[in-house]
Amino acid sequence: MYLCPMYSKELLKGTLSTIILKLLENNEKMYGYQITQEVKELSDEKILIKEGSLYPALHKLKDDGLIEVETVNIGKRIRRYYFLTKKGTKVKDEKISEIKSFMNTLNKILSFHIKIQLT
Amino acid sequence: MYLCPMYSKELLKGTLSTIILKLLENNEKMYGYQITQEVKELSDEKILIKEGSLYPALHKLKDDGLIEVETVNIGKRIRRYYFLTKKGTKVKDEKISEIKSFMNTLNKILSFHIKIQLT
DNA sequence: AAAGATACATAGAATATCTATGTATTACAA
DNA sequence: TTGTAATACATAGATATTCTATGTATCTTT
Repeated sequence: MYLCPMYSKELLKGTLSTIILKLLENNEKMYGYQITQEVKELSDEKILIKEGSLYPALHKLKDDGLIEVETVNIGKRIRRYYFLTKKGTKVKDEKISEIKSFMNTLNKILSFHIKIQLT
Repeated sequence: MYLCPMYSKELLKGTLSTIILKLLENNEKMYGYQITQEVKELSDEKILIKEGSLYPALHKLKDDGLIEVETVNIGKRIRRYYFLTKKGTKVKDEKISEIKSFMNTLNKILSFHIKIQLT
């Protein structure tokens, strides 16, 4: 599994945990593998989250009290469902606002033109 | 000087060098301090680039052949003007496209709602 | 005379993600 | 039935970028 065949690796930094929190808002509870597939589909295959990125991120969100976990046995295989805590819901909203504001600012800078037409 | 009083530190990652390249497109040649002030103004004080971030970034862009430098003496103080190389111009356009595409994808994910109304 | 702004620079810390690897089950096709 | 791909978890160590902190020095303004 590869990350971001289209996007530089650094771009996702600072946004991965927010993406995870957002998906949990929409889906109420999800397990790790499901999250990778959902992001893959929503991003049109442009964001491919690797296990080495996802699981540490999930564990950190858990440690920070933003999500809770529920372990379920599916046959002989385990599955860990994650869902938002109250704190997680709050932080999610804040992080989304922050990213959107940042994107607006960035878009403004990257679209800025000084093109003086001398006629 | 502080970075991003409003934005988490990780958000800027992967975008700083593109911001610098973009400013050089608009201004043709700029020196370091000038870049920090321009970004500050364009971002409405929301992105404050620190020297410890800026100068290493400039040196790396130089090493990668994306910008060239011209040293000028202003009184007894030196000033280093940077400007885009041909390669830098190309890479700048690619990076801007990449970021904008990423922002579109991210915006889609972060705005996605499943809200089924049962009437 | 002092403080703040201008202007460069670098060493080392912090942090998030990636690469690579590991284990194991289930489904499917040859 | 055998092998491959997909499912599903996990972690150790590498990588890369930015930050913190510090340093030097000039110029401007109070």
